[in-house]
Amino acid sequence: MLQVNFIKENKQEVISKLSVKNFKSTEIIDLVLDLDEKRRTFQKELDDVLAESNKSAKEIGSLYKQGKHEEAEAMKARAGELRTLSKELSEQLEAIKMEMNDALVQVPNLPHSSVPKGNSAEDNEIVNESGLIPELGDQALPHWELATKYAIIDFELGNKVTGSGFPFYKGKGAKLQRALINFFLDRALDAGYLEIQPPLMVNEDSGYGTGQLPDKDGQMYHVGIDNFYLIPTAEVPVTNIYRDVILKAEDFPVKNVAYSQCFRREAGSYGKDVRGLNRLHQFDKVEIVQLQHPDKSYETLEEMRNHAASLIEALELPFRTLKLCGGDLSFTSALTYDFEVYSAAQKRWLEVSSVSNFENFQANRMKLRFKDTDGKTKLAHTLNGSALALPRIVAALLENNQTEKGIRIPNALQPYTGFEYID
RNA sequence: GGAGAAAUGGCAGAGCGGUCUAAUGCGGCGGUCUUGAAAACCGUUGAGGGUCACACCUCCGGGGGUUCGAAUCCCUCUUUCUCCGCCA
Repeated sequence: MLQVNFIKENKQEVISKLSVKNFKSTEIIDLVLDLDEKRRTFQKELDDVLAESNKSAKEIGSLYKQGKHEEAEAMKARAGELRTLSKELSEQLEAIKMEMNDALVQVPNLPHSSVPKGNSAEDNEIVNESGLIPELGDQALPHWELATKYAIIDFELGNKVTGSGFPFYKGKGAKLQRALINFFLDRALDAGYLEIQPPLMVNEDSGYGTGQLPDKDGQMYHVGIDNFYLIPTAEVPVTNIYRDVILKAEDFPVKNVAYSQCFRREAGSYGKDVRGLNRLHQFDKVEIVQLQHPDKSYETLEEMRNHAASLIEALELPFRTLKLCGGDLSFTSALTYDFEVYSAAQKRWLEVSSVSNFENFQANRMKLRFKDTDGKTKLAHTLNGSALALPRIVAALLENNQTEKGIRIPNALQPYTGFEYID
């Protein structure tokens, strides 16, 4: 969430930047500022009462010690009143704070100044397009048919055992999954990331920390009996490692990579978007997370962008890079690059990675801070990106690399699969 | 799942109703001394709110209660340790 003081000092800038995200903020910003003013008034009043209360308690103590019991007794009445008063005030203060927080968490992050205006995915800016789109001819099969033809992914079986969006991977299909995961992890280790294997369930605090709650409550699987959430991405447990942590300036950059399965309810999705591997409820992803000094986070964003791009290149897939427009930018992000690979039989672009700088938006909610070289405690910047999400990479690999001999495995991946063709 | 013990500042650890604005040690930072370093000595050492700056307020695992006054007493939750049970 945004910092109240920042909003207070930069009100017009905040409102106009939020309008790039098509978020009409005037009303809620006024509400936040008004509640903050109220908060300060009540805080002051409460502090004064507590100060007097502390003082009289001390006096009563010393009167008792001097044996002046009657005087002490006489003071108790007033002290009791102060106690009642302070209780009332602190209840009101809590209510105001909560109201302010409820308002504040509804305000999205400010977009970076380079974010293009726009309303939907149509308006995203294509910043790069590379790789050759293969000519497949008329007999080309979409990946869900290839999956059946080579018996490597079984969607029907998933439907039977769990439900739609939970496929089984079998034989070379399962091995391909493992190969991709290891390939992505190894590349991240080469780039200096520390590997983390996180829990797949998190508590409520962690959901709030990275902003999935309360914004995307219905998108996560909730384990009611223990009040845990299945993670929609490894970003959640990994970033929350640093919740309530104060780092040293020299700790930057913190670079973590985690492979995890991801669980998403994807309520409201339908049609061709969910066909085959295009959208699953459970999928595999390797996620990179960095914590960085505010002065360097945009350099780091470019570094992470290049890392993701290098993986797609190594897999020899045609892809394009998009800079998301204001309307398509997520709630928490200041700047996001999406990567889309071209899936040649479906003849469509599929998003396989999203690399974002959240600046201090997540850090503020999580109280993720660092002690700067000037001795002051400041909020860190958080960034993350997929590197990469598997299912759509697999979809594109299957479709683009189909040949008469089978599915050709890209050279870089062969040491990991141990085979050159799925046949 | 059952029984018992515990949770204090970066770490260790005292405090068990008012003098806690939390002892002491270690670590960190600054200084004296030294060619430099070590040792020794002196000083300093958390977070948040508030203020122009002070004052002041909050925080001893979380929440609630008793009391004029709680790190200290009571309730509750969480976590850790020991023992028992179950178990990959």
